[in-house]
Amino acid sequence: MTESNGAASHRSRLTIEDVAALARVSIKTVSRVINDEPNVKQETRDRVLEAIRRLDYRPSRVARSLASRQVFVIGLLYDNPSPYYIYNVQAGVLKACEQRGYDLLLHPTTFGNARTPEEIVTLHGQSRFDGVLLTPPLSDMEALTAALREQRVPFVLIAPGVELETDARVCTNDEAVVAEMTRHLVGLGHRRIAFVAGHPDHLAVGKRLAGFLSAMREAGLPVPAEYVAQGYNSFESGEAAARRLLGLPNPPTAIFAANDEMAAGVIKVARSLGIDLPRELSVAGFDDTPMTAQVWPALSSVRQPIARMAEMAASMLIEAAASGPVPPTRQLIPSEVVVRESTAPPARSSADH
Amino acid sequence: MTESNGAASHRSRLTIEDVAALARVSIKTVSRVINDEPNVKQETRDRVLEAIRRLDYRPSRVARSLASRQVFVIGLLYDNPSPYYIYNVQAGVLKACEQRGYDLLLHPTTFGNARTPEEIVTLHGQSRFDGVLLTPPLSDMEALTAALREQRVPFVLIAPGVELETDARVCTNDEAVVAEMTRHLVGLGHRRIAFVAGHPDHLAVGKRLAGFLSAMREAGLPVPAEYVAQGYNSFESGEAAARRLLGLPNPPTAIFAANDEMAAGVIKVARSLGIDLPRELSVAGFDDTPMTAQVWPALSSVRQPIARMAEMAASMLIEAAASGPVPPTRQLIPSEVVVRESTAPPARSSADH
DNA sequence: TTGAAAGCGCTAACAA
DNA sequence: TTGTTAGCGCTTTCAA
Repeated sequence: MTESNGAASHRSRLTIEDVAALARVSIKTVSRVINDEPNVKQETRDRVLEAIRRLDYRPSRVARSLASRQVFVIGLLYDNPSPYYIYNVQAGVLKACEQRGYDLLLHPTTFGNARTPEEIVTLHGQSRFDGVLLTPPLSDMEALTAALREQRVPFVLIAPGVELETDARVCTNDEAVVAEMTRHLVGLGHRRIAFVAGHPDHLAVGKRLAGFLSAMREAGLPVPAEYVAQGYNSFESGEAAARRLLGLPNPPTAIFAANDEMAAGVIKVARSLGIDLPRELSVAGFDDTPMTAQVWPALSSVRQPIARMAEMAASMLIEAAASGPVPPTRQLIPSEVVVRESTAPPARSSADH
Repeated sequence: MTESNGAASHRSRLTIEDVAALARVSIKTVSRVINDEPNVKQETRDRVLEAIRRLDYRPSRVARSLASRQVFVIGLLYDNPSPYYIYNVQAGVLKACEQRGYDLLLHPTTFGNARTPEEIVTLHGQSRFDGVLLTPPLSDMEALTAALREQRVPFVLIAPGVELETDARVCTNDEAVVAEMTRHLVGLGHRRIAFVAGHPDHLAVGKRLAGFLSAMREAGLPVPAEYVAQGYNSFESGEAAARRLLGLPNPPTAIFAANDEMAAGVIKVARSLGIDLPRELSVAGFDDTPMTAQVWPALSSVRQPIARMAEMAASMLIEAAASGPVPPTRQLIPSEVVVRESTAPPARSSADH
């Protein structure tokens, strides 16, 4: 003969009231315990905890969200780059979420899609997430960031190509580290160094070209126009670029590609042309994907702290989203050059040109 | 001078009441329109729709969930396999979710982790998802499936190694398609064919070995014990297996690896040993990852409909989760052999042994 | 075809 | 330190 309605015996959900009854306190006290609020006598707290344990009670997230006007979910917006990149971003975000009991909502989309801003604003309007993380190249989609600012949707940008002082963002030292890799090649004795640029929509990748050019200028080395090949981030575009570069009358002795996929394409083409790697051609990539170990010679690359950047961004968002817009701070997490076997001194005959 | 309280002007959330007021109907009628329920006069419906549009109203998912006892989220449990695999599973699940307004909750975990069942049951108890999808090898983690069955958490298994008639599941024809690839190799003239097995925790990958052995038996070809190398799904384990197999006094003329990563490792080692591919050695993989196009010679493989399987599983879960446990049906989505350049007739000298 | 009332299971604001 | 009362914004039930 319990005092609650008959439905209780029907396995209807266990609620905070059941816990309160068993612990002989009010539901507010149970709420205090659940949320680790102060001002609960230790003895009372223990009694409540014991009741929770005995009943195997799990507070409803949905009810909590409705009452608190927080959904404890952050959105992740991405445009289909490599599975490896997404995987690492997700891992970082999940790490930040896990610690705080947040969930992650995925939203793949397309860079150019004009409806994306509306979609995201709608998801937020429906209370499907508290704030959103934008990964490249979406972190540079102005129509989107403008809509988010206007509709007051909290957001943090990951590795934007263009930084605004008004936005919260997590960056890396792209330009500087590309310059460092370039100096590494120059230091090995290379003089004719070509670059395979990334997808033009991807502003952050554009910065990589800038870093390369400035380092070459500093080294006093010319970069003829035909030494900069436009790639599109894919393996195949790397192959195409390599065919062009290696077919030049005066081919480069080193090729630096703006990502590992394209660098792997370069390696494949070079080998198919019978070029002896790394003696006759050095190749460098960017991203430090597992691929670096799977090609021969093992690819020198730049290690980007993708997961850590994503974790940082998610933490910023979670901290802020509860209390309003995200403060427009800039966090920097540096990348580093990783030298492997694919970069070596040039063979005599081509180097002393 | 509106009739609502002053908070409305303070940008407090727009609610169903605002819509009802503007459309001059009750909130129940608005609810009917939102949920596409019948029994609303067309004229009334239009009036409500217009009010929704004018106000730019977006119903709160959280409130809807609390009232309807459905959260419109499905969970995806996975154990860190390849980014490529996960990416495709997610893509399939998202496709199914999108159409029905569901969201996806990610939950990476570890196969052996004894706390996983408790974690999942807790997430469900907190109403963080309606049901969950298990990917290999977790679809074969008995402690987990047992807990889900007992706690009545709706679930669907993707590609389990062992199938129970009691569970809802989406499978592919692993054994049959492996047998087909094996017959392809036999048909090319290979007699000495070795197999690199997958990770032992991964029961579904174990079935691949069975398919290979049965096809070899049918072809009347022996498979000496040393022709079956244990791999662990990684590129490096493929390299190790290849070193063993190719170092045998009587090495195979074809190596079939249980996934593409390992097959790529085999190719790398073979080339480093100066073996002429595919003339002196045929190699086949499984999964048809992008890697197949990035190695030379391009890798023959088995295309698994990962995304479609995941989409199917998610659809089953969504259809059922509203009304109870998922009916224990079995769905089959077949895989197919994809022949590329890495499989070719064996060179004379080794074939006629 | 439409609506009124009663929750869903919590937290917030305030009182004791 | 603890409790009471009102919601949060919807759906459900039942009545009209």
